[in-house]
Amino acid sequence: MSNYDKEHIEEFAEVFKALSNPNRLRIFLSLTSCCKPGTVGFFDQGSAAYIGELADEVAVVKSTVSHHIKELKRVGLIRTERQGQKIACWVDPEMVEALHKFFKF
Amino acid sequence: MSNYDKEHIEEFAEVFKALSNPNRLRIFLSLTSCCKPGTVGFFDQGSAAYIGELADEVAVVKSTVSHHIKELKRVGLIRTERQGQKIACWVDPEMVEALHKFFKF
DNA sequence: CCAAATGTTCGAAACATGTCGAACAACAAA
DNA sequence: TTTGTTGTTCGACATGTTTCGAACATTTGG
Repeated sequence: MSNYDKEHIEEFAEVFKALSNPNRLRIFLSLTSCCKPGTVGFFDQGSAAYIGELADEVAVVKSTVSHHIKELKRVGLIRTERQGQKIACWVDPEMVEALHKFFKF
Repeated sequence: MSNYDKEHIEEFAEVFKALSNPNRLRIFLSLTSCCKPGTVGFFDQGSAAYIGELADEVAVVKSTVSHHIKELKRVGLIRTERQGQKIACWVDPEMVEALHKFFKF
């Protein structure tokens, strides 16, 4: 864990808070499993990359999922893009890498 | 991120919750910087490994630090041991390693 | 334009969290 | 035993979080 990280304690704390809710963590993990790092190939595998599908998967109403997605996006864990009626979601690999480094002793 | 991790979503969520409070994260990082991984050499460097010192460093009263330490310990991020009047605290390197792997794409 | 599908915003209720100070407990030294 | 140091527990208050359902907004297709 570098000194660089220590200058960004507040931001990391917010990222961890985003991952501290089980449903939000499930959503995040769903997105990691359907997205290849560095790509936007989230729709190749027919996985839960859209709000409605995530709602079914996590068993929470879509308004709640929308709220969670907004939070995951706010802290930089995921990115989104409108595709017609739907909103595609994918994990930001740079943030995952930053977290990977954060826990590197 | 492995399937093994997915079976422990609730536990990881609790660990992230423990790190989601800026003061608790500061305490955790203080401990990482004064402890060598896998050792109990926390007192070699005269760092903030005791409750009172952590309280000064983080600028929070000791009762609050005690509360935070209890929580960090509960989720497995740190370990503690009484040494006379004081309570020594150090990071559990296995948990850090688990988190490191968690964010390994 | 109208209807269907999808996602967002809002308000509310239940619940959890962070922090403090005071009182208490454990230990060491004299 | 008494005193000082260190840490814990408790009660309280303010604030924040999670979730839902209803109403609204956006886009596509007919």
